[in-house]
Amino acid sequence: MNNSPIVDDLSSSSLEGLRVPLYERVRLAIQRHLVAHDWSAGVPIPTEQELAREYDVSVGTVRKAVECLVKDGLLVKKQGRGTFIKRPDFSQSLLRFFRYRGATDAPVVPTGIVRSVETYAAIKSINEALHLDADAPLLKLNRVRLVDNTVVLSEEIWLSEERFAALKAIPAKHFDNLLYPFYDEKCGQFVFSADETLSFESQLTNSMLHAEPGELLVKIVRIAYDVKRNPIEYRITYGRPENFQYQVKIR
Amino acid sequence: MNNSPIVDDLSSSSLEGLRVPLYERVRLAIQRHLVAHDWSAGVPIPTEQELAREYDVSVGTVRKAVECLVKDGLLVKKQGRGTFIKRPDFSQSLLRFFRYRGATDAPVVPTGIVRSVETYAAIKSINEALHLDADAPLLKLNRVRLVDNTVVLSEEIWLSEERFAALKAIPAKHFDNLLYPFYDEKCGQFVFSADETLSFESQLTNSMLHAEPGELLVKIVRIAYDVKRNPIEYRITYGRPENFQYQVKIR
DNA sequence: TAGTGGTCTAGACCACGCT
DNA sequence: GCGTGGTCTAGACCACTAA
Repeated sequence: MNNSPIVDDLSSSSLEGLRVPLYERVRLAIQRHLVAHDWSAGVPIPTEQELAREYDVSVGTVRKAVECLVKDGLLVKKQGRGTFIKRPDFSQSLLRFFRYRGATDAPVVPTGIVRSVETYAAIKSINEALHLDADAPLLKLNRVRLVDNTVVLSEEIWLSEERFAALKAIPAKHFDNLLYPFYDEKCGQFVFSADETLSFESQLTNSMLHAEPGELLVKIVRIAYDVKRNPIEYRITYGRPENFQYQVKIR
Repeated sequence: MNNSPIVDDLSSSSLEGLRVPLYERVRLAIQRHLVAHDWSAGVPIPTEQELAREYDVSVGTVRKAVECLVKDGLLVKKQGRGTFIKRPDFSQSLLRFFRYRGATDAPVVPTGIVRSVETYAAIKSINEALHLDADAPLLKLNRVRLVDNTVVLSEEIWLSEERFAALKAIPAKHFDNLLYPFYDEKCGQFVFSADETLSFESQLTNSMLHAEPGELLVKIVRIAYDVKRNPIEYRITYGRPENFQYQVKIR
């Protein structure tokens, strides 16, 4: 059972007095519990009846709110069991689109290894992309990704030094293969969606990939967002085009 | 006003007696009107009240059915005006992901020109991808796509000869820039979603792109589906990597 | 068997767009 | 003002899950 008390009323400083649908306010109240980790995974969140009593609204209104959160991927309902928080398995969502054909010719997801973690002064374009103050310091991760023990992707990852301060205390060797669950665990930063733009560059030296100027490299720029649509990660990935594969479902 | 009579009862040959939610049956009934073009664009479909009376269900059930169709992108609701069928503007959906940097460096969508339309005997891999009978004949379109009057993409498009028979009577010159609305108009085939896989190939001669073996080309394989998830188009696109750009929103 | 979410009803009132 | 969809309620019964 989840014992965390529900202490919300539905007022919210910025919503006070505005015409915001009830179910929307309920949705925000529930979402607040989710981002605060009030409820733990594996245990159902309070039932629709309980939430309805708690917030003093009808069950239908709670249902509408919960449906929104299910659509957003934050909750899952299981008939007869309850409603659960969803910690999406990242290996299937964001990384699903990224493939290399390995030795067996079957598409595989490259392993990720962080090589270094460094603090940087603000960089105009990146601070803007991350919606940070113009002088906010940054954290840069260098990361390589391997298939069959060969480096196929080289990544430069930029983060807010403030939000990801916890990473500075962690040796590069101790970073997990998957970064997003790691961000969530260590820094409470939860990647929820991302935009990617794929293109090509040839005027580049990349020691990780053993690439010389003139060689064509795949370049992927990703901006990753949290649930509230704030950008939290800016990532530039370079890859060798051989055996590269990128899959998308449209709509 | 839309005068098309509603003649459905909610029974459906394959659903008879099964446990199918009411709203789902209502959804199918409405969808049948949509695919039959019973209702015209620009005019609201019958109101939720009318549909509820017609199918003898409550308004809430109709709302649930309509919501599903809105989520699927087949209908749009406009508060105070009514609910309308949605002919999505393709220029924003499927093609949004495909860009080239033009002369001005701004991303542009390449213009499409069909060069030829030919009938082919069945080809095992393609017939399988399109879920066609092993001996069903095919239609092949050759199409190029231009930016600043230069060919940047070369496309091979495979269709069911039977479903797209109407295209055979149309000279290549008369094909529209956008193919999907054209399919819908001429053949009643409505592209609703697609899967794409992007990779690279270098052992290829392509006269349209003036490419020699050894040059690296971008290769995109797309399978496009209709509303019912039947594959209706198999497309292989080759492009020159210079200035190529591919954008994706994940989640 | 008890409790969950899933479906469905029959109302009410509100906000918006048109005329 | 009138009709549309938008929100909200307070019930009912069903289907599934777990103890």
